Amino acid sequence: MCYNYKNDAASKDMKVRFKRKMKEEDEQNYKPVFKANGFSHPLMPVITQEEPELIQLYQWGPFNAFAAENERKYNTLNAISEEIFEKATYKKNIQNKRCLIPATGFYEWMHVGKEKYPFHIAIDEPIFCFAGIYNHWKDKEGIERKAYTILTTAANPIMEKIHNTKKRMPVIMPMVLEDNWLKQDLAIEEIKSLLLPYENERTLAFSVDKKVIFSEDANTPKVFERVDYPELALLMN
DNA sequence: CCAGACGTTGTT
DNA sequence: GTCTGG
DNA sequence: CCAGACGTTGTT
DNA sequence: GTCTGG
Repeated sequence: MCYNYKNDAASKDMKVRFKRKMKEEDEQNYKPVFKANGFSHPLMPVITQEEPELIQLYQWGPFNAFAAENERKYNTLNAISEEIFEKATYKKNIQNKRCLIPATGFYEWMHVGKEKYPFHIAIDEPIFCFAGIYNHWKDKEGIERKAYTILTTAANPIMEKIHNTKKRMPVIMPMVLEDNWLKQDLAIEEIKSLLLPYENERTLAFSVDKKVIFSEDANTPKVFERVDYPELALLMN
């Protein structure tokens, strides 16, 4: 779940929305993206617990050295929020390396028979955040890497219909709880209470064009244009 | 201890 | 009721 | 998470 | 490299 998302917000709009600054270098390197694919490890904006006054670029990629060397086998693009406190890879980070991951939408596929239909999902805020955790580690060359992973949870009813094979969804932090998520030294139960499926009535989804999203360069505004499939009409009621 | 795991839900 | 192995 | 376990070293 | 299940 959640290997493709959108953050097409301009840096100035993110700065206003989150009341935070960006380092000049990050602002220059930042590009709005209509479809970021986790498997190509893009640099994307995040807000970390350790430097909450900044919007910084982190890599959606291997979470540590071991994951980097075993990428085919170990995928750390998402982490199961229900198990985050028990997993060796994440348990130390969930306490004080949480982050917000700004987004304007994400993509998921509905499976119907042998066909797959892509959907764009957003919420009732134009810019929102996934809940994530991050890690700083050194690669073989001794270069510091800054990685993040998106936390997932059970699907809400709309997402159960769309992501009907796995019934999972990314944890979307309600706007009023964003600052809570970044608070230092939260108790485990307080952290768990923030890791919930997003409110169904505030989840907005529609199908998009198969051809565009499967094309060589899906990073175009057309990728999130609504396209209805008559054969899905009954399923979407 | 110590061998074996370490990750999630795609294949566009 | 609470812990933990799967 | 959540179904299933939850105990230690006698013999009376 | 580090954690943990058996």
